[in-house]
Amino acid sequence: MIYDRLLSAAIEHFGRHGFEGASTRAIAAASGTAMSSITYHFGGKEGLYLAVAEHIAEQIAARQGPVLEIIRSGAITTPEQARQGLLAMVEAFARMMIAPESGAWSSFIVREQQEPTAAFERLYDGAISTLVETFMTLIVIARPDLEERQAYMTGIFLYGQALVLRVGFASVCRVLEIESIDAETERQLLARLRATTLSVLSEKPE
Amino acid sequence: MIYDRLLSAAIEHFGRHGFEGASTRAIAAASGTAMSSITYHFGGKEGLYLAVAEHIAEQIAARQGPVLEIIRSGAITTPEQARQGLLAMVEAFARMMIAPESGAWSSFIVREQQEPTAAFERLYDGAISTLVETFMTLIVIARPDLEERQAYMTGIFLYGQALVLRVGFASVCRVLEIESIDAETERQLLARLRATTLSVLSEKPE
DNA sequence: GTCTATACTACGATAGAC
DNA sequence: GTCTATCGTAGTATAGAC
Repeated sequence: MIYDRLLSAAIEHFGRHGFEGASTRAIAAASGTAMSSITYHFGGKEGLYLAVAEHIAEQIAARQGPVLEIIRSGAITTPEQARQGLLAMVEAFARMMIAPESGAWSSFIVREQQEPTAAFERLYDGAISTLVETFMTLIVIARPDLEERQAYMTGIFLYGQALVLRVGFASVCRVLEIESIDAETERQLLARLRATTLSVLSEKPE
Repeated sequence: MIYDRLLSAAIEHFGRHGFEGASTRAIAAASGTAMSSITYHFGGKEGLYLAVAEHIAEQIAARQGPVLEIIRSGAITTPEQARQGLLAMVEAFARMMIAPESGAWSSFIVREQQEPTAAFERLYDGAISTLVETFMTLIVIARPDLEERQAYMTGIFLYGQALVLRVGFASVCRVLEIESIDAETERQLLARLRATTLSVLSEKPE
C-alpha cells in the first residue's frame, strides 16, 4: 500500500523534475510516509527510480498490448492490411501522448532517451522494443517498394508525428491557441494524423 | 572571456542535467573559475539559466535565419513555391536535430517544452515564434484545401518528423543499429524525410 | 513495517580579501 | 573582476525505537 503510494508519487516527481530534480523527502511527503520507507522498500533513490522505469514499461505494455494482439493475430500479409495495423498503432500511440495521465511517463521516457541510464534498458526491453519491432515489421510489408532500412526510417518519422504532441506540447498549445488539448482538438488532431500517416504510407515513388 | 566560458559550460550542464540537476560548482570548475564568478556575472544560478536560454535562442535564430530570409524575400504565393519553402525549413530543422553540437540546445528546449519556466518565454519569443509563424504561413498556402486549423496541425506533424531524430535518439539508434548518426545515415534520413514531407504536402483529399 | 533522530554531504548565496 | 572562506539549507543514507 505504501509501496504503491510511493511508486505513484515517484512517477509524478521523477517525470516532472528528473532524477536529480526530484527529492526523496518530497516523494515520501506526497505519499504520507517517512523518507526512510523508500530505503526499506526500494533500497534508495536509485532503486525507486528503476522501479518507476519498470512500472512504466508494464503500463505501456498493458496499454499497447491489445492493439499488438489484434495485429499479430491477424496474420497480416498484404500492404493494405499492414497500413490498417500501422494506423491503429500510430493512433494508440498518439492517444497516449495526448492523455494527461501519461504525461509523467512520457517525460520520464524522453529524458531517458536523451541521457540514457540503466533505466532505459528496462524501458526498452520491457515495452519499447516490442512496439518498435511490430511497427517495423508492418511498415516493411506496407511499403514493399522501399529497402528495409528506408522503411525503418519512414517508420521513425511516422512515430515522430505522434511524439511531437507531447514533446512539443508547449509550442503545440501556442500554435493552436489553447491551454490544453480538449476533446474536440484531440478528435481533429487524430483525424489529421490519420490523413498524414495514410499519405506517407501510400506515397508513390516519383 | 570567463563570461563566455561559463555560458558555454552552462549550456552543456543545463542541457544534460536540467536546472536542478546541474551544479554551479561543476559549471564553474569546468570553466576553470570560482563559483562566485557566476554570482558576479549572472547574479546567480537562475540568471545563468536565463542567459543560456537567450543564447540558444540567438544561435537558433542565426542558424535558421538564412533559410527564413530566402523564403520571405521570394514573395511566395503558389502552393508549389510554398512546398519548396517548407522542404527547406524541415531539412534545416532536421539538420539541427542531427548535429551533435546542438544536442545540448535541443535537450534544453525539450525540457522547457514539457515543464515551461520563464526561460521558455525567451526561447519562444526569441526564436521559435518566428520559425513557427513562417512555417504556418507557408503551409496554409501549400494546402489550400485545408482549413487554417487543420493546416496548422499538419505543420505540427511535419515538425514532429524532424524532432524525433533528437528526442527519440536512443531508440532511433537501436532501430537502425548504429551508435550515432554517421554521414551516410544522415543523407538517407534527409532523403527519406524529404519524401515523406512531400507526400504529406501533396496529400490528396480522399 | 514504519517512524524519529541524526550523520554526512553537496548545494547556492554571500561577505570580504586581493 | 576574481578568489577564498563560510553560512544556511536541503539532499540521501542509516541506526535504532516502536
